[in-house]
Amino acid sequence: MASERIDLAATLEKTALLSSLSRAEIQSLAARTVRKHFTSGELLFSEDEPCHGLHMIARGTVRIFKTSVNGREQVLALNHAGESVAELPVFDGGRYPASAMAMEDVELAFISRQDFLAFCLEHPEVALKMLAVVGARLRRLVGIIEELSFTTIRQRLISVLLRLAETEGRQTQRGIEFQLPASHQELASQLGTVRELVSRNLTRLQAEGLIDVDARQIVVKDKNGLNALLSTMS
Amino acid sequence: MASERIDLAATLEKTALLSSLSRAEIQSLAARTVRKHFTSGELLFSEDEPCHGLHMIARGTVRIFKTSVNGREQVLALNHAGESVAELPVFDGGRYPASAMAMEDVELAFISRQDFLAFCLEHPEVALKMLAVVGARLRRLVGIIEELSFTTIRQRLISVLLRLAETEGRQTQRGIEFQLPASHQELASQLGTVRELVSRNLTRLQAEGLIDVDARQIVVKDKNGLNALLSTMS
DNA sequence: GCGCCGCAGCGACTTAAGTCACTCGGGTTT
DNA sequence: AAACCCGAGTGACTTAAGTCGCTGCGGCGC
Repeated sequence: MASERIDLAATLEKTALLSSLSRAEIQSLAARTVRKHFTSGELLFSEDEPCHGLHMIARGTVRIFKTSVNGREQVLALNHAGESVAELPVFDGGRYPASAMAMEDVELAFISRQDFLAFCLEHPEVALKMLAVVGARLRRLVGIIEELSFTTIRQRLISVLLRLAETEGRQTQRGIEFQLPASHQELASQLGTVRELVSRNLTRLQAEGLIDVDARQIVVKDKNGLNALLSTMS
Repeated sequence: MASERIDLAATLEKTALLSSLSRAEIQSLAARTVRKHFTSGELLFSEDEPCHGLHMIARGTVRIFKTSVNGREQVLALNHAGESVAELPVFDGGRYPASAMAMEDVELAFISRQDFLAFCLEHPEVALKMLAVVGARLRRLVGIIEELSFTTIRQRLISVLLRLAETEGRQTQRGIEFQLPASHQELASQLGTVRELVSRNLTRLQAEGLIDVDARQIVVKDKNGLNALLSTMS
Protein backbone atom coordinates (compact mmCIF):
# COMPACT_ATOMS: atom_id res chain seq x y z
CA MET A 1 0.00 0.00 0.00
CA ALA A 2 2.61 2.53 1.07
CA SER A 3 4.98 1.44 -1.65
CA GLU A 4 2.15 1.77 -4.14
CA ARG A 5 1.68 5.37 -3.06
CA ILE A 6 5.35 6.18 -3.39
CA ASP A 7 5.56 4.54 -6.79
CA LEU A 8 2.72 6.63 -8.09
CA ALA A 9 4.29 9.83 -6.88
CA ALA A 10 7.51 8.91 -8.66
CA THR A 11 5.56 8.30 -11.84
CA LEU A 12 3.83 11.63 -11.63
CA GLU A 13 7.09 13.39 -10.99
CA LYS A 14 8.47 12.00 -14.21
CA THR A 15 5.45 13.16 -16.17
CA ALA A 16 6.37 16.19 -18.25
CA LEU A 17 2.94 17.65 -17.79
CA LEU A 18 3.38 18.00 -14.07
CA SER A 19 7.02 18.99 -13.96
CA SER A 20 6.30 22.38 -12.44
CA LEU A 21 4.66 21.00 -9.32
CA SER A 22 6.11 20.84 -5.83
CA ARG A 23 6.55 17.57 -3.98
CA ALA A 24 3.54 18.31 -1.80
CA GLU A 25 1.34 18.94 -4.81
CA ILE A 26 2.52 15.73 -6.41
CA GLN A 27 1.63 13.89 -3.23
CA SER A 28 -1.85 15.29 -3.10
CA LEU A 29 -2.40 14.35 -6.72
CA ALA A 30 -0.88 10.91 -6.21
CA ALA A 31 -3.43 10.26 -3.52
CA ARG A 32 -6.11 10.42 -6.19
CA THR A 33 -4.46 8.31 -8.85
CA VAL A 34 -4.79 4.61 -9.52
CA ARG A 35 -2.15 2.34 -10.96
CA LYS A 36 -3.12 0.34 -14.01
CA HIS A 37 -1.33 -2.34 -15.94
CA PHE A 38 -1.75 -3.56 -19.50
CA THR A 39 0.01 -6.38 -21.32
CA SER A 40 1.20 -6.12 -24.90
CA GLY A 41 -1.70 -5.93 -27.31
CA GLU A 42 -4.28 -4.91 -24.75
CA LEU A 43 -6.50 -1.91 -25.44
CA LEU A 44 -6.41 0.96 -22.96
CA PHE A 45 -9.60 2.26 -24.55
CA SER A 46 -11.40 2.18 -27.86
CA GLU A 47 -12.53 4.87 -30.24
CA ASP A 48 -15.90 6.39 -29.36
CA GLU A 49 -15.78 5.15 -25.81
CA PRO A 50 -16.60 7.78 -23.18
CA CYS A 51 -13.56 9.14 -21.39
CA HIS A 52 -13.26 8.78 -17.64
CA GLY A 53 -9.91 10.29 -16.92
CA LEU A 54 -6.31 10.95 -17.76
CA HIS A 55 -3.57 8.34 -18.31
CA MET A 56 0.07 9.06 -17.51
CA ILE A 57 2.52 6.46 -18.75
CA ALA A 58 5.03 5.14 -16.23
CA ARG A 59 6.51 2.40 -18.39
CA GLY A 60 6.06 1.10 -21.91
CA THR A 61 4.75 2.44 -25.20
CA VAL A 62 1.17 3.21 -26.16
CA ARG A 63 -0.03 3.27 -29.74
CA ILE A 64 -2.84 5.65 -30.66
CA PHE A 65 -4.60 4.66 -33.85
CA LYS A 66 -7.68 4.74 -36.02
CA THR A 67 -9.20 1.66 -37.64
CA SER A 68 -11.09 1.68 -40.95
CA VAL A 69 -14.04 -0.52 -41.83
CA ASN A 70 -11.87 -2.74 -44.03
CA GLY A 71 -9.38 -3.33 -41.26
CA ARG A 72 -6.66 -0.88 -42.17
CA GLU A 73 -5.07 1.08 -39.40
CA GLN A 74 -3.56 4.54 -39.24
CA VAL A 75 -1.27 5.28 -36.33
CA LEU A 76 -1.68 8.81 -34.98
CA ALA A 77 0.94 8.74 -32.24
CA LEU A 78 3.24 6.59 -30.16
CA ASN A 79 3.51 7.70 -26.55
CA HIS A 80 6.21 6.68 -24.14
CA ALA A 81 6.94 6.86 -20.44
CA GLY A 82 6.54 10.37 -19.06
CA GLU A 83 3.86 11.30 -21.54
CA SER A 84 0.14 11.46 -21.06
CA VAL A 85 -2.43 9.89 -23.33
CA ALA A 86 -5.64 11.28 -24.79
CA GLU A 87 -5.69 14.49 -22.84
CA LEU A 88 -8.36 16.26 -24.77
CA PRO A 89 -11.54 14.29 -24.14
CA VAL A 90 -10.84 14.99 -20.48
CA PHE A 91 -11.51 18.63 -21.18
CA ASP A 92 -14.18 18.70 -23.82
CA GLY A 93 -16.11 15.85 -22.28
CA GLY A 94 -16.40 14.05 -25.59
CA ARG A 95 -15.53 10.52 -26.54
CA TYR A 96 -12.14 9.18 -27.50
CA PRO A 97 -11.34 10.08 -31.10
CA ALA A 98 -9.12 7.03 -31.53
CA SER A 99 -8.12 3.77 -29.86
CA ALA A 100 -5.08 3.14 -27.68
CA MET A 101 -3.16 -0.11 -27.44
CA ALA A 102 -0.22 -1.22 -25.31
CA MET A 103 2.69 -2.16 -27.59
CA GLU A 104 4.58 -3.77 -24.75
CA ASP A 105 3.88 -4.16 -21.06
CA VAL A 106 2.55 -0.81 -19.93
CA GLU A 107 2.12 0.63 -16.47
CA LEU A 108 0.37 3.92 -15.95
CA ALA A 109 -1.15 6.24 -13.42
CA PHE A 110 -4.79 7.05 -13.94
CA ILE A 111 -6.67 10.00 -12.51
CA SER A 112 -10.37 10.61 -12.89
CA ARG A 113 -11.70 13.40 -15.03
CA GLN A 114 -13.33 15.32 -12.17
CA ASP A 115 -10.28 15.15 -9.96
CA PHE A 116 -7.99 16.34 -12.67
CA LEU A 117 -10.24 19.18 -13.78
CA ALA A 118 -10.52 20.36 -10.20
CA PHE A 119 -6.76 20.17 -9.87
CA CYS A 120 -6.33 22.29 -13.00
CA LEU A 121 -8.58 24.99 -11.65
CA GLU A 122 -6.41 25.18 -8.55
CA HIS A 123 -3.18 25.05 -10.57
CA PRO A 124 -3.61 27.17 -13.68
CA GLU A 125 -0.03 26.57 -14.71
CA VAL A 126 -0.85 22.89 -15.19
CA ALA A 127 -3.61 23.86 -17.59
CA LEU A 128 -1.17 26.03 -19.51
CA LYS A 129 1.34 23.21 -19.68
CA MET A 130 -1.40 20.94 -20.85
CA LEU A 131 -2.13 23.39 -23.63
CA ALA A 132 1.49 23.22 -24.67
CA VAL A 133 1.37 19.42 -24.69
CA VAL A 134 -1.83 19.38 -26.70
CA GLY A 135 -0.25 21.93 -29.01
CA ALA A 136 2.62 19.59 -29.74
CA ARG A 137 0.13 16.85 -30.46
CA LEU A 138 -1.73 19.12 -32.84
CA ARG A 139 1.46 19.90 -34.68
CA ARG A 140 2.12 16.22 -35.18
CA LEU A 141 -1.35 15.68 -36.55
CA VAL A 142 -0.93 18.55 -38.97
CA GLY A 143 2.34 16.93 -40.00
CA ILE A 144 0.54 13.66 -40.71
CA ILE A 145 -2.07 15.48 -42.78
CA GLU A 146 0.66 17.20 -44.73
CA GLU A 147 2.34 13.88 -45.46
CA LEU A 148 -0.87 12.14 -46.40
CA SER A 149 -1.99 14.80 -48.77
CA PHE A 150 1.26 15.95 -50.33
CA THR A 151 3.69 13.03 -50.36
CA THR A 152 3.93 9.53 -51.75
CA ILE A 153 4.44 6.44 -49.66
CA ARG A 154 7.91 6.17 -51.10
CA GLN A 155 8.79 9.59 -49.75
CA ARG A 156 7.31 8.88 -46.36
CA LEU A 157 9.26 5.66 -46.17
CA ILE A 158 12.47 7.45 -47.08
CA SER A 159 11.79 10.01 -44.36
CA VAL A 160 11.39 7.26 -41.82
CA LEU A 161 14.60 5.55 -42.94
CA LEU A 162 16.55 8.80 -42.71
CA ARG A 163 15.14 9.56 -39.30
CA LEU A 164 16.01 6.10 -38.03
CA ALA A 165 19.50 6.38 -39.52
CA GLU A 166 19.88 9.61 -37.59
CA THR A 167 18.62 8.37 -34.25
CA GLU A 168 19.43 4.65 -34.22
CA GLY A 169 22.13 4.23 -36.82
CA ARG A 170 25.76 3.14 -36.35
CA GLN A 171 28.25 4.18 -38.99
CA THR A 172 30.04 1.12 -40.47
CA GLN A 173 32.15 0.57 -43.56
CA ARG A 174 29.03 -0.46 -45.48
CA GLY A 175 27.02 2.61 -44.49
CA ILE A 176 24.70 3.56 -41.69
CA GLU A 177 23.23 0.44 -40.13
CA PHE A 178 20.15 0.00 -37.99
CA GLN A 179 17.24 -2.31 -37.33
CA LEU A 180 13.69 -1.58 -38.35
CA PRO A 181 11.88 -1.07 -35.05
CA ALA A 182 8.74 -2.92 -36.15
CA SER A 183 7.22 -5.30 -38.67
CA HIS A 184 6.36 -4.14 -42.15
CA GLN A 185 2.74 -4.34 -41.12
CA GLU A 186 3.27 -1.93 -38.24
CA LEU A 187 5.38 0.39 -40.37
CA ALA A 188 2.62 0.41 -42.95
CA SER A 189 0.08 1.46 -40.33
CA GLN A 190 2.33 4.31 -39.30
CA LEU A 191 2.70 5.44 -42.92
CA GLY A 192 -0.99 5.03 -43.60
CA THR A 193 -0.71 2.21 -46.11
CA VAL A 194 -0.48 -1.58 -46.44
CA ARG A 195 2.25 -4.11 -45.83
CA GLU A 196 2.95 -4.86 -49.48
CA LEU A 197 3.85 -1.30 -50.34
CA VAL A 198 6.41 -1.12 -47.56
CA SER A 199 7.96 -4.33 -48.76
CA ARG A 200 7.97 -3.28 -52.39
CA ASN A 201 9.36 0.19 -51.77
CA LEU A 202 12.18 -1.21 -49.65
CA THR A 203 13.00 -3.64 -52.45
CA ARG A 204 12.93 -0.84 -54.96
CA LEU A 205 15.27 1.35 -52.93
CA GLN A 206 17.62 -1.62 -52.68
CA ALA A 207 17.44 -2.20 -56.43
CA GLU A 208 18.40 1.43 -56.91
CA GLY A 209 21.47 0.89 -54.77
CA LEU A 210 20.48 3.35 -52.08
CA ILE A 211 20.05 0.88 -49.25
CA ASP A 212 20.68 -2.75 -48.38
CA VAL A 213 17.94 -4.77 -46.81
CA ASP A 214 18.39 -8.02 -44.94
CA ALA A 215 15.20 -8.82 -43.11
CA ARG A 216 14.91 -6.01 -40.60
CA GLN A 217 18.55 -5.01 -40.87
CA ILE A 218 18.89 -1.88 -42.98
CA VAL A 219 22.07 -0.34 -44.35
CA VAL A 220 21.76 3.15 -45.73
CA LYS A 221 24.42 3.19 -48.43
CA ASP A 222 23.65 6.58 -49.92
CA LYS A 223 22.15 9.05 -47.50
CA ASN A 224 22.55 11.94 -49.88
CA GLY A 225 20.83 10.00 -52.61
CA LEU A 226 17.85 9.42 -50.34
CA ASN A 227 17.74 13.06 -49.35
CA ALA A 228 17.87 14.04 -53.00
CA LEU A 229 14.83 11.89 -53.72
CA LEU A 230 12.90 13.71 -51.04
CA SER A 231 13.37 17.08 -52.67
CA THR A 232 13.41 16.22 -56.38
CA MET A 233 10.23 14.18 -56.33
CA SER A 234 7.70 16.93 -56.53
CA MET B 1 -11.82 55.97 -29.82
CA ALA B 2 -14.59 55.22 -27.35
CA SER B 3 -16.61 53.47 -30.01
CA GLU B 4 -13.56 51.38 -30.91
CA ARG B 5 -13.35 50.25 -27.33
CA ILE B 6 -17.00 49.31 -27.19
CA ASP B 7 -16.81 47.45 -30.47
CA LEU B 8 -13.97 45.34 -29.23
CA ALA B 9 -15.77 44.44 -26.06
CA ALA B 10 -18.79 43.35 -28.09
CA THR B 11 -16.54 41.19 -30.22
CA LEU B 12 -14.98 39.54 -27.22
CA GLU B 13 -18.37 38.90 -25.70
CA LYS B 14 -19.40 36.99 -28.77
CA THR B 15 -16.28 34.87 -28.69
CA ALA B 16 -17.15 31.40 -27.47
CA LEU B 17 -13.83 31.11 -25.74
CA LEU B 18 -14.62 33.92 -23.35
CA SER B 19 -18.29 33.28 -22.78
CA SER B 20 -17.87 32.62 -19.09
CA LEU B 21 -16.42 36.04 -18.32
CA SER B 22 -18.17 38.92 -16.58
CA ARG B 23 -18.61 42.27 -18.25
CA ALA B 24 -15.85 43.78 -16.15
CA GLU B 25 -13.42 41.05 -17.16
CA ILE B 26 -14.31 41.53 -20.80
CA GLN B 27 -13.64 45.23 -20.42
CA SER B 28 -10.23 44.69 -18.90
CA LEU B 29 -9.32 42.30 -21.68
CA ALA B 30 -10.74 44.61 -24.34
CA ALA B 31 -8.40 47.32 -23.12
CA ARG B 32 -5.52 45.15 -24.28
CA THR B 33 -6.84 44.12 -27.66
CA VAL B 34 -6.29 45.70 -31.03
CA ARG B 35 -8.69 45.71 -33.93
CA LYS B 36 -7.38 44.40 -37.23
CA HIS B 37 -8.89 44.28 -40.66
CA PHE B 38 -8.11 42.10 -43.66
CA THR B 39 -9.58 42.13 -47.14
CA SER B 40 -10.47 39.01 -49.07
CA GLY B 41 -7.37 37.06 -50.04
CA GLU B 42 -5.05 38.70 -47.53
CA LEU B 43 -2.93 36.53 -45.30
CA LEU B 44 -3.36 36.89 -41.53
CA PHE B 45 -0.11 35.00 -41.12
CA SER B 46 1.99 32.42 -42.90
CA GLU B 47 3.20 28.99 -41.96
CA ASP B 48 6.42 28.98 -39.92
CA GLU B 49 6.06 32.60 -38.92
CA PRO B 50 6.51 33.28 -35.20
CA CYS B 51 3.27 33.81 -33.32
CA HIS B 52 2.66 37.08 -31.52
CA GLY B 53 -0.82 36.65 -30.15
CA LEU B 54 -4.35 35.41 -30.41
CA HIS B 55 -6.90 36.35 -33.08
CA MET B 56 -10.62 36.39 -32.35
CA ILE B 57 -12.85 36.77 -35.39
CA ALA B 58 -15.51 39.47 -35.26
CA ARG B 59 -16.68 39.20 -38.85
CA GLY B 60 -15.87 37.09 -41.89
CA THR B 61 -14.33 33.69 -42.54
CA VAL B 62 -10.73 32.62 -42.15
CA ARG B 63 -9.24 29.73 -44.04
CA ILE B 64 -6.46 27.73 -42.38
CA PHE B 65 -4.39 25.78 -44.85
CA LYS B 66 -1.12 24.11 -45.76
CA THR B 67 0.68 24.61 -49.07
CA SER B 68 2.84 21.98 -50.78
CA VAL B 69 5.97 22.65 -52.81
CA ASN B 70 4.08 22.02 -56.05
CA GLY B 71 1.40 24.50 -55.17
CA ARG B 72 -1.34 22.25 -53.95
CA GLU B 73 -3.25 23.32 -50.88
CA GLN B 74 -4.91 21.39 -48.10
CA VAL B 75 -7.49 23.24 -46.04
CA LEU B 76 -7.36 22.35 -42.35
CA ALA B 77 -10.19 24.48 -41.07
CA LEU B 78 -12.57 27.32 -41.85
CA ASN B 79 -13.19 29.62 -38.91
CA HIS B 80 -16.07 32.05 -38.60
CA ALA B 81 -17.12 34.94 -36.41
CA GLY B 82 -17.00 34.09 -32.72
CA GLU B 83 -14.14 31.63 -33.13
CA SER B 84 -10.49 32.11 -32.42
CA VAL B 85 -7.66 31.27 -34.77
CA ALA B 86 -4.39 29.44 -34.19
CA GLU B 87 -4.66 29.19 -30.44
CA LEU B 88 -1.91 26.72 -29.87
CA PRO B 89 1.27 28.50 -30.84
CA VAL B 90 0.23 31.07 -28.27
CA PHE B 91 0.80 28.46 -25.61
CA ASP B 92 3.69 26.38 -26.84
CA GLY B 93 5.58 29.38 -28.13
CA GLY B 94 6.24 27.70 -31.47
CA ARG B 95 5.62 28.91 -34.96
CA TYR B 96 2.38 28.74 -36.89
CA PRO B 97 1.87 25.23 -38.27
CA ALA B 98 -0.18 26.54 -41.21
CA SER B 99 -1.17 29.72 -43.01
CA ALA B 100 -4.36 31.71 -42.55
CA MET B 101 -6.14 33.69 -45.22
CA ALA B 102 -9.22 35.92 -45.17
CA MET B 103 -11.87 34.46 -47.48
CA GLU B 104 -13.93 37.62 -47.33
CA ASP B 105 -13.54 40.90 -45.50
CA VAL B 106 -12.45 39.96 -42.01
CA GLU B 107 -12.38 41.98 -38.84
CA LEU B 108 -10.85 40.60 -35.72
CA ALA B 109 -9.64 41.42 -32.24
CA PHE B 110 -6.01 40.69 -31.57
CA ILE B 111 -4.40 40.26 -28.15
CA SER B 112 -0.71 39.78 -27.56
CA ARG B 113 0.69 36.49 -26.38
CA GLN B 114 1.97 37.80 -23.07
CA ASP B 115 -1.25 39.57 -22.19
CA PHE B 116 -3.35 36.56 -22.97
CA LEU B 117 -1.12 34.12 -21.08
CA ALA B 118 -1.22 36.39 -18.05
CA PHE B 119 -4.97 36.59 -18.33
CA CYS B 120 -5.22 32.79 -18.43
CA LEU B 121 -3.21 32.46 -15.26
CA GLU B 122 -5.66 34.78 -13.52
CA HIS B 123 -8.67 33.06 -15.04
CA PRO B 124 -8.06 29.32 -15.04
CA GLU B 125 -11.52 28.64 -16.43
CA VAL B 126 -10.49 30.40 -19.63
CA ALA B 127 -7.58 28.02 -19.98
CA LEU B 128 -9.94 25.09 -19.50
CA LYS B 129 -12.31 26.46 -22.12
CA MET B 130 -9.38 26.92 -24.41
CA LEU B 131 -8.52 23.28 -23.93
CA ALA B 132 -12.03 22.35 -24.96
CA VAL B 133 -11.73 24.53 -28.07
CA VAL B 134 -8.38 23.04 -28.97
CA GLY B 135 -9.88 19.62 -28.33
CA ALA B 136 -12.56 20.24 -30.93
CA ARG B 137 -9.89 21.34 -33.35
CA LEU B 138 -7.92 18.19 -32.71
CA ARG B 139 -10.99 16.08 -33.38
CA ARG B 140 -11.45 17.75 -36.72
CA LEU B 141 -7.84 17.10 -37.64
CA VAL B 142 -8.19 13.45 -36.71
CA GLY B 143 -11.27 13.39 -38.92
CA ILE B 144 -9.27 14.77 -41.83
CA ILE B 145 -6.57 12.15 -41.30
CA GLU B 146 -9.19 9.44 -41.24
CA GLU B 147 -10.65 10.68 -44.51
CA LEU B 148 -7.29 11.06 -46.19
CA SER B 149 -6.08 7.65 -45.26
CA PHE B 150 -9.24 5.57 -45.50
CA THR B 151 -11.51 7.09 -48.11
CA THR B 152 -11.49 7.95 -51.80
CA ILE B 153 -12.05 11.40 -53.18
CA ARG B 154 -15.37 10.22 -54.50
CA GLN B 155 -16.50 9.31 -51.01
CA ARG B 156 -15.29 12.57 -49.54
CA LEU B 157 -17.13 14.49 -52.23
CA ILE B 158 -20.32 12.55 -51.55
CA SER B 159 -19.98 13.34 -47.84
CA VAL B 160 -19.69 17.02 -48.61
CA LEU B 161 -22.71 16.93 -50.90
CA LEU B 162 -24.80 15.14 -48.29
CA ARG B 163 -23.72 17.57 -45.60
CA LEU B 164 -24.57 20.57 -47.78
CA ALA B 165 -27.92 19.01 -48.67
CA GLU B 166 -28.59 18.70 -44.96
CA THR B 167 -27.57 22.21 -43.98
CA GLU B 168 -28.24 24.32 -47.08
CA GLY B 169 -30.70 22.32 -49.14
CA ARG B 170 -34.29 23.15 -50.03
CA GLN B 171 -36.59 20.28 -50.91
CA THR B 172 -38.10 20.72 -54.39
CA GLN B 173 -39.91 18.39 -56.75
CA ARG B 174 -36.61 17.59 -58.45
CA GLY B 175 -34.82 16.73 -55.22
CA ILE B 176 -32.79 18.60 -52.66
CA GLU B 177 -31.34 21.73 -54.21
CA PHE B 178 -28.46 23.90 -53.09
CA GLN B 179 -25.51 25.89 -54.37
CA LEU B 180 -21.92 24.81 -54.07
CA PRO B 181 -20.41 27.30 -51.62
CA ALA B 182 -17.13 27.63 -53.51
CA SER B 183 -15.28 27.00 -56.74
CA HIS B 184 -14.17 23.52 -57.71
CA GLN B 185 -10.65 24.65 -56.98
CA GLU B 186 -11.53 25.60 -53.42
CA LEU B 187 -13.54 22.44 -52.92
CA ALA B 188 -10.57 20.44 -54.13
CA SER B 189 -8.32 22.10 -51.56
CA GLN B 190 -10.77 21.20 -48.84
CA LEU B 191 -10.87 17.58 -50.01
CA GLY B 192 -7.11 17.42 -50.43
CA THR B 193 -7.04 16.97 -54.19
CA VAL B 194 -7.09 18.89 -57.49
CA ARG B 195 -9.76 20.72 -59.44
CA GLU B 196 -10.09 18.13 -62.19
CA LEU B 197 -11.07 15.33 -59.86
CA VAL B 198 -13.87 17.36 -58.33
CA SER B 199 -15.18 18.15 -61.77
CA ARG B 200 -14.91 14.57 -62.97
CA ASN B 201 -16.50 13.05 -59.91
CA LEU B 202 -19.44 15.42 -60.08
CA THR B 203 -19.93 14.50 -63.71
CA ARG B 204 -19.74 10.84 -62.85
CA LEU B 205 -22.34 11.14 -60.09
CA GLN B 206 -24.58 12.93 -62.56
CA ALA B 207 -24.08 10.20 -65.16
CA GLU B 208 -25.11 7.68 -62.53
CA GLY B 209 -28.33 9.60 -62.02
CA LEU B 210 -27.67 10.43 -58.39
CA ILE B 211 -27.40 14.19 -58.76
CA ASP B 212 -27.96 16.94 -61.29
CA VAL B 213 -25.28 19.53 -61.82
CA ASP B 214 -25.78 22.90 -63.47
CA ALA B 215 -22.72 25.02 -62.84
CA ARG B 216 -22.77 25.46 -59.05
CA GLN B 217 -26.39 24.49 -58.69
CA ILE B 218 -26.68 20.94 -57.36
CA VAL B 219 -29.80 18.80 -57.13
CA VAL B 220 -29.50 15.68 -55.04
CA LYS B 221 -31.92 13.30 -56.77
CA ASP B 222 -31.16 10.18 -54.78
CA LYS B 223 -29.96 10.83 -51.27
CA ASN B 224 -30.28 7.19 -50.30
CA GLY B 225 -28.26 6.15 -53.30
CA LEU B 226 -25.45 8.49 -52.24
CA ASN B 227 -25.58 7.22 -48.69
CA ALA B 228 -25.43 3.67 -49.97
CA LEU B 229 -22.25 4.47 -51.90
CA LEU B 230 -20.64 5.71 -48.71
CA SER B 231 -21.10 2.41 -46.92
CA THR B 232 -20.78 -0.13 -49.74
CA MET B 233 -17.54 1.23 -51.14
CA SER B 234 -15.09 -0.43 -48.83
C1' DG C 1 9.65 -34.28 -36.52
C1' DC C 2 5.40 -32.33 -38.13
C1' DG C 3 2.28 -28.86 -38.58
C1' DC C 4 0.94 -24.28 -37.67
C1' DC C 5 1.39 -19.41 -37.80
C1' DG C 6 3.13 -14.83 -38.37
C1' DC C 7 6.08 -12.29 -41.31
C1' DA C 8 8.02 -11.24 -45.63
C1' DG C 9 8.46 -11.19 -50.86
C1' DC C 10 6.56 -11.02 -55.14
C1' DG C 11 3.93 -11.45 -59.64
C1' DA C 12 -0.22 -10.01 -61.95
C1' DC C 13 -3.75 -7.25 -61.95
C1' DT C 14 -7.41 -3.31 -61.08
C1' DT C 15 -8.48 1.05 -59.86
C1' DA C 16 -7.68 5.65 -57.96
C1' DA C 17 -5.19 9.69 -58.42
C1' DG C 18 -2.88 12.99 -60.72
C1' DT C 19 -0.94 15.46 -64.99
C1' DC C 20 -1.11 17.84 -69.34
C1' DA C 21 -3.11 20.12 -72.85
C1' DC C 22 -6.80 21.86 -74.78
C1' DT C 23 -11.67 23.93 -75.36
C1' DC C 24 -15.45 26.69 -74.13
C1' DG C 25 -18.25 30.37 -72.10
C1' DG C 26 -19.08 34.38 -69.31
C1' DG C 27 -17.61 38.45 -67.44
C1' DT C 28 -14.44 42.28 -67.17
C1' DT C 29 -11.02 45.39 -68.76
C1' DT C 30 -9.09 48.56 -72.10
C1' DA D 1 -15.12 44.94 -80.30
C1' DA D 2 -10.98 42.79 -79.08
C1' DA D 3 -8.22 40.91 -75.67
C1' DC D 4 -8.12 38.68 -71.56
C1' DC D 5 -8.88 36.09 -67.35
C1' DC D 6 -11.07 32.70 -64.65
C1' DG D 7 -13.76 28.83 -63.78
C1' DA D 8 -15.21 24.72 -65.62
C1' DG D 9 -15.32 20.36 -68.57
C1' DT D 10 -12.90 16.73 -70.72
C1' DG D 11 -9.88 13.43 -73.41
C1' DA D 12 -5.62 10.95 -73.21
C1' DC D 13 -2.25 9.53 -70.61
C1' DT D 14 1.17 8.19 -66.58
C1' DT D 15 1.95 6.72 -62.24
C1' DA D 16 0.77 5.60 -57.46
C1' DA D 17 -1.87 2.81 -54.64
C1' DG D 18 -4.11 -1.06 -53.45
C1' DT D 19 -5.78 -6.11 -54.00
C1' DC D 20 -5.35 -11.08 -54.50
C1' DG D 21 -3.20 -15.20 -54.36
C1' DC D 22 0.60 -17.70 -53.73
C1' DT D 23 5.50 -19.02 -52.02
C1' DG D 24 8.78 -19.50 -48.57
C1' DC D 25 11.15 -19.01 -44.29
C1' DG D 26 11.81 -19.34 -39.27
C1' DG D 27 10.11 -20.13 -34.75
C1' DC D 28 7.17 -22.57 -31.60
C1' DG D 29 4.06 -25.88 -29.68
C1' DC D 30 2.39 -30.46 -29.66
